[in-house]
Amino acid sequence: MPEPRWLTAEEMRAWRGYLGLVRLLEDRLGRDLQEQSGLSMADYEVLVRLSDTATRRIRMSELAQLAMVSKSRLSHQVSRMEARGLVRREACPEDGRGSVAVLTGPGYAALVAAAPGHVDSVRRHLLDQLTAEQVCSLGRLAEAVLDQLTGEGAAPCAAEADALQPVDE
Amino acid sequence: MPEPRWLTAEEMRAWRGYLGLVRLLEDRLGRDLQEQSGLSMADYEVLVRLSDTATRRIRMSELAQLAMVSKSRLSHQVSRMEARGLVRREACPEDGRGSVAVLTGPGYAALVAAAPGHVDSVRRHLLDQLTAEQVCSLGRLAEAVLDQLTGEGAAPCAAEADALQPVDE
DNA sequence: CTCCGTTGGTTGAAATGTCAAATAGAGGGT
DNA sequence: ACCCTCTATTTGACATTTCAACCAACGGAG
Repeated sequence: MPEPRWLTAEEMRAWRGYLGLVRLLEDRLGRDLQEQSGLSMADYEVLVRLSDTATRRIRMSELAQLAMVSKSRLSHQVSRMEARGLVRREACPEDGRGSVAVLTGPGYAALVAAAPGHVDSVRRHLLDQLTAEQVCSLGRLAEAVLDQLTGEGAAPCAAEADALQPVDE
Repeated sequence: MPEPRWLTAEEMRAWRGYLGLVRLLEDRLGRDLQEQSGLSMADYEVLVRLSDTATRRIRMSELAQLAMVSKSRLSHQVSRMEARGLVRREACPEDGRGSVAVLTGPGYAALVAAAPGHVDSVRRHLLDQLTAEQVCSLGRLAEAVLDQLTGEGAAPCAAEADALQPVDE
């Protein structure tokens, strides 16, 4: 094999930092959200996506793309949420194969209750730790990587960036 | 509840970007590594840590801290790797309770075989997509967040940054 | 209209990760 | 030595994710 270009000190620092950041942050945010609202990050994301639409319903496959998860994973996820009454499935009128996930009242209520705490958590652990320039830099940097990543053979997921935003109220 | 400070447009962009980046990148890197070498990211990390020491052995609890995973998770992980012959467990001489994970020959060989491809993958998908300044910025930004994150009630994991580096050969 | 190769979605089993015990040795009194 | 508590690690049950079928409906070609 051709001897690869190993990482420089700066690159190493960035890579290790990235890895650490991701693990700790994911853990912390998930934990905060869980104990404050009983929702997982995955639950939250589905609720946000649904609440963001006018009719509060999205086709399963579209939802999977938005959330960047496999169809299978989403299907299981929605089943669990359905069992808890947070969402409901309906048959798709236009396409006999399809089904749409619909946000229920309790689901919306759960999101409204969870949002402030979650935003606060994201702020405390991530955003407020950075300067305005760093926040800006993170945004641009992420977009650069995503552009290329979504271009080539997008894996189980698809295009589009991600979200996780509060209720639009 | 006190109306929280919602995210500004810039913050939102950074946060969404971060989320997307993490999902896609993790997926892509894991997939590359898996098909090139048959190792998961978790496998790779354990191998790297062990290979980084002079004696190629680390106490389980220390390894868990380095890798920032819970002891339970590490225990399961090591068991799986042990079954594949990548590592081996030994009783700890100094402490009757403890056990140490030891890198085996095949384990080392697997790492040596996987490293070039993995570094290349990290480069192609992440580092080479960024300017030198962005790489530098990512490193600093991650450290800023980690400093604070490891300070407060560190969750299942502990202190320290993470790695994932090639064999030191 | 029928055939057939996609597409949308689900399902079940296997792999992985989490959480709460359970086990066992260390260590400090008494 | 004996007891109590704390630490290191494993274990098993359970939740979540992945992977590979599977099923049914779409939609174009013949």
